[in-house]
Amino acid sequence: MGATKTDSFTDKQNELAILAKALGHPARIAIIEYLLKVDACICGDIVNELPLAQPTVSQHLKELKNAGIIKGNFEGNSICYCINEPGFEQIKGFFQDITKHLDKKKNDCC
Amino acid sequence: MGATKTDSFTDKQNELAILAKALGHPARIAIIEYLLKVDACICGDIVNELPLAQPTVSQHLKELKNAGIIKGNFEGNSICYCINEPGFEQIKGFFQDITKHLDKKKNDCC
DNA sequence: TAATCATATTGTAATATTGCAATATAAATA
DNA sequence: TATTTATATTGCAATATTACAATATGATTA
Repeated sequence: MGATKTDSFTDKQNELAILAKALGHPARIAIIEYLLKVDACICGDIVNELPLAQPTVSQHLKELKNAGIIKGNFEGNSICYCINEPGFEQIKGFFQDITKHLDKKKNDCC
Repeated sequence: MGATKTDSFTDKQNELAILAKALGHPARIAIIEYLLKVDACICGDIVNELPLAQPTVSQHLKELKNAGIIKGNFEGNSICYCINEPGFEQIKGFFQDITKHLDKKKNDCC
């Protein structure tokens, strides 16, 4: 035991969990916020923006990329990172569902 | 080492990460989806809905509660669980920011 | 109050994550 | 082609998460 019982859940549930999990670390939130702040693709200076060593940042970027939340392409000497729109569609939909539900129903029964 | 360097990030970043992390497991996604599906507070039958043992479900419910995503109150012999609206405000705002940004700027530079 | 039902806690094994030094790789430039 | 610059990978130690059996707790009912 110890590993998540992925097989016991639906693909959609697992995919949503992977997306949420990828955002479940302050460094990865910081990366997303930075990408939003500079309002552009960022070529190279992400490591300098974070209070972590280069291999650690590289690992976090890899996780965000694997989850489909960001994308990165080689751009000359460095890599150009930005938010990967399609990757957000699902998780966005999940939160919209919840929001819609909460707006519709004032479920203050507990 | 091995622990998340919480001190190196802002409170907001840490809070968002805690919320996302709480959703970063398929069982916890399943719990939220179930609460939405039944469109009401649920008193007692969450354990039966999940393919996990009772202590494991209890642990997942505790994590969702600690993150402020659900709330639960004693209701007679069982506990009444439902989604905790305020807990969603922050994470909803985060996703709205991203959505707004992506709508505004077609950042297809990479 | 004893038995029952619902949920929480504890303890523990298996596995995953985090962080970084050291090192590797790969492109750009001298 | 040697050097520099940017990023990735490897290996490892510290820590966290996941899952569940066993047990505890706490309310309800017999």
